[in-house]
Amino acid sequence: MIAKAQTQTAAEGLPPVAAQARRFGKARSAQSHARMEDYAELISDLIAAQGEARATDIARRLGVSHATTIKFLARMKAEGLVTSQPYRGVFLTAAGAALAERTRKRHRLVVDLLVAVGVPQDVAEADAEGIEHHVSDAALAAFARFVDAR
Amino acid sequence: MIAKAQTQTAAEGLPPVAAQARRFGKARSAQSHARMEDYAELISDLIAAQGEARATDIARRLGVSHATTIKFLARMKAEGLVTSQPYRGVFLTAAGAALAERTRKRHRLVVDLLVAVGVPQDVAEADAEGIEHHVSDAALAAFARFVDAR
DNA sequence: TCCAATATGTAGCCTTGGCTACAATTGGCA
DNA sequence: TGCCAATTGTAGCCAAGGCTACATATTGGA
Ligand SMILES: [Mn+2]
Ligand SMILES: [Mn+2]
Ligand SMILES: [Mn+2]
Ligand SMILES: [Mn+2]
Repeated sequence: MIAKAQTQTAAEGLPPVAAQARRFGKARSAQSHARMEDYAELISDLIAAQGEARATDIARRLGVSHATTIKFLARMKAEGLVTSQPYRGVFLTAAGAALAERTRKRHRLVVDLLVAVGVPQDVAEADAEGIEHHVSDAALAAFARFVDAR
Repeated sequence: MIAKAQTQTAAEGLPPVAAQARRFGKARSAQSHARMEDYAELISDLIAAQGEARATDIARRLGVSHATTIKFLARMKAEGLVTSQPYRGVFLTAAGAALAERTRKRHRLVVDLLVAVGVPQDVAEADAEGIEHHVSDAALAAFARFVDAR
């Protein structure tokens, strides 16, 4: 064992260390963006559907407590994605709206791809909520080609 | 506004609150299992490829510090997924090996599906590392059908 | 044989994202 | 018009999963 031995025995079907570490790291960081993306998308959906996005509605739809939502909204505000006057609902900034739009498009395309390969609609909707945050632009482009060309 | 108004204006293309909350919750909990799955799979891969899985190797391949890995391994030990003698590497229990096997199969199938719909191999490998944890059994079954039938 | 490099383990810190409990503010309607 | 129910906000707790720094143990080789 020890470094030298490792280098000798390595590569037995395993990917190179650096490449594998990069992959795992990317998956971890995707996760950290996931919440931001879900909030942006949901806020945008709520405004479109009901004219406003209030903290309690967001919390209810995410299935978390309103305290959790309010704290998270403060972070989004700090990052310039949303604005809000107290007791007046939440609004997306240009950056927030752009994030929402990208996220919504990706969400839809992921659902479409899943359905296209035979996943039942409701399962696709459920799984997409997690999968979407890990689909790269390159994969997304392939999804679009596949869904269109059929 | 207030509850009544919400109920009235709701459902404008939005999914029912309970269903949406369930989806988001599922995505959150999938994330919390992700690390456990990755560790189990990686430990199994390392043992297969090099005869042993040592904490530092695991850490290197995950791209985290060895302290993080050692702490996580303690949790896996507590949950009965691995055993270890100090300085002797990590071993999977029957439960751990079963988790590794399930996870590996799913990982492979996700990569195969991605490639089958036109995602480049290396992109597929990278994205699968995150996607895999959010693919339900029902979706997996569809993936298998799709990949086979071509 | 024994020591230096490597691996393992421990301590203490941080951020994220959950939660409950309590406080303060609004605004619909009795 | 004023009250009360809903919403919003605050405080303080927790666990997970990162990190660095330091301490201890092992072991291949000189
Ligand atoms: Mn999502
Ligand atoms: Mn989504
Ligand atoms: Mn993974
Ligand atoms: Mn994997």
